[in-house]
Amino acid sequence: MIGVIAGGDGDRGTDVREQMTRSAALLFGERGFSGTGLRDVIAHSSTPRGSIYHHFAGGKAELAREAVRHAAEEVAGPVADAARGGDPIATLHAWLDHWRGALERSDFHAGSAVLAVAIEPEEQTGARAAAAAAFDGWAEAFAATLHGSGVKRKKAARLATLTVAAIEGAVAVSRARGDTLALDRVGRELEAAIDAARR
Amino acid sequence: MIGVIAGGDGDRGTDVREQMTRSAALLFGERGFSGTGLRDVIAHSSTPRGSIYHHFAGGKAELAREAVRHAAEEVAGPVADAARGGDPIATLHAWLDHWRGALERSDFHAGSAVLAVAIEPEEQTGARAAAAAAFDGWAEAFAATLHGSGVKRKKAARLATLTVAAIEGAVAVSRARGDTLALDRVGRELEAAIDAARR
DNA sequence: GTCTATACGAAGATAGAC
DNA sequence: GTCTATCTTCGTATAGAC
Repeated sequence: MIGVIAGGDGDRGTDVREQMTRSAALLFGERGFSGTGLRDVIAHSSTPRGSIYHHFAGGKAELAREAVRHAAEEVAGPVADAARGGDPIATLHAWLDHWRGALERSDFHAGSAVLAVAIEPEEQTGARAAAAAAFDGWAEAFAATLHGSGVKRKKAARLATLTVAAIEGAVAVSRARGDTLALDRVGRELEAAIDAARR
Repeated sequence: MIGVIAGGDGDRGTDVREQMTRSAALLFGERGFSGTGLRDVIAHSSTPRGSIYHHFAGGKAELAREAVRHAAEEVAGPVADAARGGDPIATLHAWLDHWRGALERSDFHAGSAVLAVAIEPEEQTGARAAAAAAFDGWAEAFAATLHGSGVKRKKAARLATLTVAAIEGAVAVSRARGDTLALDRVGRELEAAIDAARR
């Protein structure tokens, strides 16, 4: 459920902190920020119970910021890979496929940790800025790809913001419905909008 | 904060139940489902503490279903009014204005109760079907308006789903950023997509 | 770094008086 | 219909031993 067991060589920080962050991102996406307890994160990550405040001295808020950054990168990574080809439609599909896969693999339990944190008050999450940065980062990266393929700068910025908002919304709708209809429809219409912007 | 003090003549059910539902919808939107306690709802609605299980025998889950229905209608009402004119662009703007107003009036604390319930597990909310019905209801109503203005049926359905997903997503992004940039950009691009679909 | 124990408040829900 | 009191579980967070 967690995915890869770290293993990489470039990992900074302890494995424990990394595992806690991964689990928190997954669980916040599935159950929401307030709906996820620190006990849940510890149990899911199979990490030592006594050490969570050692690794996250800032408590749940620090964990939330880290989880949002992690979730943001989990989307941005595959999208950036696809964007290297320079084709915004292919990039869009990599993005959609990421979520379609996550939803189907999890029997429609998966969700966006960034969105989950964004809809709860800053006083509780302490991670509003991290959520805003995640949304902005996705949009700016996609806007650059759009611009590189011939879309004017301001149009590209608007279209990229539409894409971020629509995909985040479509994941929630798909989850509520228990099918990928919303994600599929949104993908098709975003594709049409991008095509229209390029001519 | 609550809005109107009921007062209407067509109200079914007690005023107390109605007030509790209103406050729950508002608070779920602001703080999320798990982030909102029954105590919060009672305090915000200034209703009798001892009677919440009298009015909502099904507990928090029943309150969630009712709050989602209420929140859905709160959007659908103004949108339906605007749709009577037959112009999908004007209808879109009524929808956007609803959220822009709610965000600005609340200093960017407002949020969608439907989305908030949709992203938490059915086992906790007991209101997944209500959330899906709300999303579908919005989309079908807007698709009908699009179709009435010359957009082909299937295209209208896709475009309406894009609109629902993008607006719900944009409200969350706007909230995280503390400005209406996302909502404004999304509105402008949806407008362009609708214009393109009509010719 | 990790442990157990625990503080302290709040969660949802129920019982029974009025 | 509404009250108060309470049950039980859980939340985050901390202290101090190891």
